[in-house]
Amino acid sequence: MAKKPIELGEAELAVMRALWEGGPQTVRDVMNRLHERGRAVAYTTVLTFLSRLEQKGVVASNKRDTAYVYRAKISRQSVTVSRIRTLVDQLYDGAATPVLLHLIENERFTPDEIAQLRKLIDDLDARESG
Amino acid sequence: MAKKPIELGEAELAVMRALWEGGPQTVRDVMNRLHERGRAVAYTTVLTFLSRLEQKGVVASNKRDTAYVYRAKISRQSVTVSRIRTLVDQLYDGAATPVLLHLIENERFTPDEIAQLRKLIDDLDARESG
DNA sequence: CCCCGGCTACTACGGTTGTCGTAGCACAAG
DNA sequence: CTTGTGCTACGACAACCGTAGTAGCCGGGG
Repeated sequence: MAKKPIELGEAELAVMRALWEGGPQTVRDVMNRLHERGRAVAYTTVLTFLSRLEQKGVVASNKRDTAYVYRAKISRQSVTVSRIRTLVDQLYDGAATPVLLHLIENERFTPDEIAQLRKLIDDLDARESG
Repeated sequence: MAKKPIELGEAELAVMRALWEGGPQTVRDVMNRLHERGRAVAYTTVLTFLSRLEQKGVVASNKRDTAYVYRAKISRQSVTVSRIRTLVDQLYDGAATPVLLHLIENERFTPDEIAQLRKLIDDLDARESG
């Protein structure tokens, strides 16, 4: 049972982020959050997204008082992993290394992050050879 | 002049891969290549994709004999980098580290690849502190 | 000379994504 | 009771993506 890939568009992702970062919220809350992030969408647009996301099974809602409160049913991690997998599959037939190398070469990292990275590699190495 | 992100769908990407892997080709060549890869698309479908990709400026064509020969104008590397960038931006506001960590934790690497990776980190480190 | 096979051009169409508008319901304020 | 203020439901629409059919051109074989 390979979990089916979670396909979300950019705007849908922005809505998911609002839920991830702010916890369960109403439509209006999400909208405000999007506005704060510079995304000027109408109230009904947000409602549409939340409904569609619920259809897709990635958010859930329950009514509290007058309005529905929506919450994410999937984690940012799972979406990240899914997106990476898709990228790797579509561009390199599943070979992750080229993507990894590009990532390291083209993005900026702080010394701390580099240290963290090195440690992770050591762990990997140990696991591999241990 | 930040280069605009290259947005390609999955099937478009499959066509690009045919060009990357087989060099300049005719529509028929690309179609055969897709068929070999298990993608049963009609001739005209391939033609449509190549035309659209040319519209987008990512492939070019010139007529040789009776048929047009298409070639990729952008590299697989540039697409990779662009996709990574988009992913990182959309999910973590540009912070690459979480994505990197997920990639390392969830994909498989051979000892050779790990060694290569470690070397790259050392380079990074040297560049950073040097 | 006429048809056949391959090639391009044009059109089409359903699904998804991003974006709203409008209508209608329910509750609080006057 | 009437009105306004949210909130939800439903419909709409353009752009883009995946996919393909049809028409029409052109050169080679009979």
